[in-house]
Formats: sequence, C-alpha cells, structure tokens
Amino acid sequence: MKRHHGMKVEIGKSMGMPALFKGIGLKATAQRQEILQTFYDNEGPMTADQIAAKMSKVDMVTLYRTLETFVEYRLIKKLNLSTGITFYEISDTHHHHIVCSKCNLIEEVDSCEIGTLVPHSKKFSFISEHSLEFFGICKSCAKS
Amino acid sequence: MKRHHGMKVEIGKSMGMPALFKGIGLKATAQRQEILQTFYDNEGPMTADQIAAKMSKVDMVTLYRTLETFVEYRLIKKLNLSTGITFYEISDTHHHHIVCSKCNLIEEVDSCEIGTLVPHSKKFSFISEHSLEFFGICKSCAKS
DNA sequence: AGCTAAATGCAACTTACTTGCATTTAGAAA
DNA sequence: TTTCTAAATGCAAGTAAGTTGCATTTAGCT
Repeated sequence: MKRHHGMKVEIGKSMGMPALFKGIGLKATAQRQEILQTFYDNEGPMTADQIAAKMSKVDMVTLYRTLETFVEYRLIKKLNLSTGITFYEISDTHHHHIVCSKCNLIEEVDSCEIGTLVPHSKKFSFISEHSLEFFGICKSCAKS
Repeated sequence: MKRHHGMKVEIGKSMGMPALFKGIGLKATAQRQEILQTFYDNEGPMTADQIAAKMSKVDMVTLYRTLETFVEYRLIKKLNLSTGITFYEISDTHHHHIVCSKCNLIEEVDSCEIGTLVPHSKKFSFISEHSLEFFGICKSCAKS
C-alpha cells in the first residue's frame, strides 16, 4: 500500500485527535498532536531527528518519550534497520522494507509471504513479530 | 547448520591463521588472532562487549576497528537485531535468526526460502543482502 | 638488524538515547 | 469557571556504544 499526495491518512480529522487520545487514555497535549500529525503528513519511516526537523520545535526528551508511548499504544512501529539508528513509522499496513546500503533510502515492500516460513515458531512458545529487510543499491545511487 | 562441541570450525588450525591473514593482505597481529579465535571458539552472534569478555584483554578501540576490518573482508557478519546493539557472527552458512523479545536469546534458523520473495529486486539495481528476523518469547521465558 | 607502513592504545569526542527532578498543564471535579 | 492533581513536559546531567586524533609500537618486508 502506497500513500501519496492527496491521499493522506487523516485520522486526526476524521475522528478528532483529542478523541483518539482520550480513547486510549492519554492526554491530548499539543506536543503529542503535532508528533502524530507529523506521521500523518509524512509517509515512510523516520528517525527521531528527522521527525524533530519536520516539527516546529520539540524537546528531544519529550519526543523520545512520546515515541515510546505511541509504540506502546500501537499508533506507530519501531524499526531497526542496518544502521543501528531506530526508525519509526505509522502502524497501518504490515509490510517490509528495502534499504539502500549507500544512501539509506527506504522503500516499502507491500507483499508479505513470510507466513509460509513460520513453522520455525515451534522453537518458540510464540512468534509475535518478524522483520524482513532487503539491502542493496538503489537506482539513483547506482547511477552516480 | 548447527555447530556444537567437538565440531568446532578450526580454520585457524587447518590453514594457519597467519596464512589466512596474509592471504587477504592483513598483518597477523596477536589481537587479530585472538579475536578471530574467539569466533571459532564460540558459536552464535556476540556483541563487542561479549567478545571482549571472552578474551584475555583487549582495547575496545582495537576490537571495534578489528571487527570492522573483519566485516570488510567477509570473515564475519554484522547483525542489527531488535535491540539496537550490533551483533557479530562468523560468516559461514547463510541463515536467519529467531530472537526472544524478553531475554534476547538468539537462535539460528537454517532454512532460507527468501529467494522466492526477491522479485522486489526490480525496484533496486541489485539486492546484495537481506535480513529476516523472528521475534517472540522463547520457551524458557514463557515458563517464568 | 633496520625500516616503514600498518596496527595498536590512550584520551577525548560524538551520537542516540535515558534518568532525575522541578515546573507546567489537561481535563476531571467542585 | 475556578480548583486540583496526576500526567506530561523540559531542562540538566548521565550513559552506552561506537568513533576520531595522534603518538607509540610492531609485523614482516629488505
């Protein structure tokens, strides 16, 4: 699933962000609303720094704490890709990523046939998550 | 593929570690030999700290630099799992991992059917790497 | 044995993230 | 609509993992 211009997910407007926060028992602070709006306005995974850069002004401590809260309440997901830095993206569709080893461009891979690989779950009491990432050189890096 | 006691991979002894380093144009220093031996003696992914703990004494700067060199020369592989800390493991068989979300126990998953999922490579000029990790709760954590 | 590029190791730095604690604020109650 | 309080914020300081600069040492050629 690809989101693009003119097709923004506007949960904030469709149900009201304060209502959304209230529904899960969180205070609808200005900071939380702007952070969540930043996810609505920007598709794809972002680092904490990238999120901060897109916002008017935010204390990094508040940002990190809010991101943890959002992950806990399943509003967003945490991604650990090759770099070691944590990326965050909105929790909509289940998908995987394809990452450029040179410029760290991240694209979404829609399909997920991982279910076919999951008999390994016998080794564990249950499998709750999985991550599949592809790494390579993106077309634009290959040109240069 | 599982390595276990009595079945150690002893490249160091079978071809001589100095010869191995010489073959790739690296000086066979005592530190490099002990670091590589630590990989031969211990199966499974380890963090830099875990490697240091298994060694007689090593400067962390030397260790980090040596690990980077070993990755560059494909003696070992770097793993970025859920935690954000980097793990290193010897480059032998291609495999994936299953990680306990509670205790961070890491097990190997031998089979790799990812090839079937790679038509996504059209999006990139080529795919050089992929990573597939499963996360869940291991049997021993599930008990407690 | 002597030479030199490569490798090491100390100190200091950086980056990503966390913790402690005093101040502020959302939103329920009066 | 003011009052109250737990929840949330924001500053300062701390931590952990990894990096950089630079002087010293060493592998392994000659």
